Amino acid sequence: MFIASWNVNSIRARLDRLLRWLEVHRPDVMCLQEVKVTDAEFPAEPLREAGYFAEVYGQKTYNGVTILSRSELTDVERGFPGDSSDTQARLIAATARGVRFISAYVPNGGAVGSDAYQYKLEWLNQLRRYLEPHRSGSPGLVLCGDLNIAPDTLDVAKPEQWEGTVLYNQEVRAEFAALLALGFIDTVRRHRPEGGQYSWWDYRQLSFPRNDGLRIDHILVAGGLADLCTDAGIDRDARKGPRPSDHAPVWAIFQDS
DNA sequence: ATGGTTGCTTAGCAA
Repeated sequence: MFIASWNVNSIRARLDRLLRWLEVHRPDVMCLQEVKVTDAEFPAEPLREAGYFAEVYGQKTYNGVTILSRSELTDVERGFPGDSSDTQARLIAATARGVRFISAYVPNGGAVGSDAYQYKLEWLNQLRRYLEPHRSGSPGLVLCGDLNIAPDTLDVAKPEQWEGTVLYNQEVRAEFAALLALGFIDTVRRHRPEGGQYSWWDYRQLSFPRNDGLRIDHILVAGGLADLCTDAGIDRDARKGPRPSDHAPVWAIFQDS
């Protein structure tokens, strides 16, 4: 099984790139974030023609998360169960091939100390509570997405410049560590322990050509599936060329059990 | 120095 996760920063602006990536890599399951369309505007037809079922939790202008799968998706959940107060479409879960997949777009947080940052911390706390009862499920649980956290100094090209920002500070690193403490493994960390693998580069200040990046997009796996992960990485090439997303896809491979 | 770029929507927000 080959899976991937990509913050596409608008699925309408990125549809050609997405279809090309699906055609070349043919992931069995792909989680998307920041699709930035309502369910009605979601381009289900070209994706169906490309061989993918799609489950969408859409929103106009902002956010929006999706799970694509070559096999059928069942038991779809949108948002945190029982939370009617959160109007932002940032979480969708579905089952494919007997595995529970979650596509998450964690709030960026704006600036440390802002209301947006408080919302980020509360959202991460809610995510942790949501994951707790699922974590040891068989055969496994996969949390994919833009978690907006760089977990380690190895995941930041210029750690001294980024220390203390919403993407890289002690508080959010502790939140990431708390996710791992639930029993998740960080697939890219496990298979690329040397670091220097980034998934996001700011559009500004020539960040990409300077490789001033951070690894903030992740595939975390819990349960029996974790031991079946044979490789994982980030497709930096997908950030190249005209009109890229500011994020690159993260991928992981699992031995079929 | 609080800049710069992109997307959505069309002046301003979010990232």
